[in-house]
Amino acid sequence: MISKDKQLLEIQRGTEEILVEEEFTKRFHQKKPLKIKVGFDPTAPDLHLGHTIIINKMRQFQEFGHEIIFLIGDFTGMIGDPSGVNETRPVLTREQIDENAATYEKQIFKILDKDLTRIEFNSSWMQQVNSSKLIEIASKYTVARMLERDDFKNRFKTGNPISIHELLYPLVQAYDSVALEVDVELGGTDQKFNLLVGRHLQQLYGQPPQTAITLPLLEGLDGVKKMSKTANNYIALTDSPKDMLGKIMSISDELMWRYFELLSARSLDEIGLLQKQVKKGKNPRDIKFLLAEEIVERFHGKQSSDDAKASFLRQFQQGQMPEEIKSVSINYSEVESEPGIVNMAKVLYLANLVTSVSEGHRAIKAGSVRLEGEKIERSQLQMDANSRHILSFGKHRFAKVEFI
RNA sequence: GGAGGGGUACCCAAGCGGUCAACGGGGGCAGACUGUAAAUCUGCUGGCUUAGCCUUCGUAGGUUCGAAUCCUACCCCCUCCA
Repeated sequence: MISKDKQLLEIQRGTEEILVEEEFTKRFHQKKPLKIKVGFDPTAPDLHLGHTIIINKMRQFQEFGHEIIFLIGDFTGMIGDPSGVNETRPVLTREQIDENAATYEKQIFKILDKDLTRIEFNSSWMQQVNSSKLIEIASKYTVARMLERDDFKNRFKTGNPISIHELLYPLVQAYDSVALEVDVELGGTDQKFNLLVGRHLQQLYGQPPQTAITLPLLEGLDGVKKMSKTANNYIALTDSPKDMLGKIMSISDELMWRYFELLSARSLDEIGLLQKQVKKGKNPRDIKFLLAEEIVERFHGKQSSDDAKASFLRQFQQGQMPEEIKSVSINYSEVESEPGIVNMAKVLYLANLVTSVSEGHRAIKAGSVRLEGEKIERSQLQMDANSRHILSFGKHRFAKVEFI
């Protein structure tokens, strides 16, 4: 086991802020293992790379012998975290939450040690909180302070609605810290306010205030918005090796360095060297491959990573068709418009290459549909029943179509 | 409780009786150029049996040959006053 001081450096690495750092250092040097809480909203059952930043940090604590509490905010999920959102979130049903929470549990143990992880649901104590208790909790914070938050402030200013229950969210989350008597809470930078309310509330309930550690938020594939399922700019841990590699290869060069910094196991020195190589004229794409391969390998293993790269090169550098194309059987009678004539727009739709027949028509007009590699110009084509064809829309979507 | 403003397609936002499937911007998809990068340029962006038809402008009715546009009721949001 490495020394406490070395451990501390590891913990600090990659964090945005530690509030309050001095306090934390003292606490960290005590013998007693720390209780670390991390809350997850059960809204996005697909964990993505953005989540791994925080989960990796949890793992680190775990390795140093501390108690990790993976808190599933099933109760708060019914409120919807207003953080960083400019509109009210939809309220989840009990069934949705249960389903999502179960999926969460399955995924976190790709990174965390199952035996050392304590899982809690905040409904287990929040259900016991009656109205008078809730009002008591609510009395411990003022509206003015609540409205200091940027997201609330903006919504208030611009006239977007803020529901009363949203004001309760930070308080409930803070109360979780009270209920569990935690020493440290981890969260993204957008959680800073909530984490600080936790400190405040713990003090009022006679507990030592938790240390709040914030971690940077990972930008999504677009490089602008934070990675999230709702923005559809994420790389899920469950993505196939090929998708994962492809998604990483499609990020911008600028964003690549951010990903290196936050996701790669490489040292900062090493990353600096790579940057130098690019400045000297090395193709950034090749550096991006290093990143992509490292990440795919982490979640799928070396073999899958190599395969994914090989197939990527075949498809995009040599312009060959992908070797695995999904097959679709289509009833000939369903797409036959006149005897022997097939409506290709409908075929595209049935093959799941486009989301509506109309889109199929548009795609054909725009000239982005190919049949056996040849561009097609019109929707009505003469085609035989019981034949097989390779159809593509754009560079990414392929289907083997069989008429039956 | 009172007065006023507002709800338009994924988002923002025009339109205020026909020429509106609805200007413009963002986002998205596709094409060109590439390194499946960025930037840039181009096209598309409700549905369908696609040179035609059908359904959309908070909800439900009404006026009219004709409504996103006018009227009535209802729902929701915001601002100011109490």
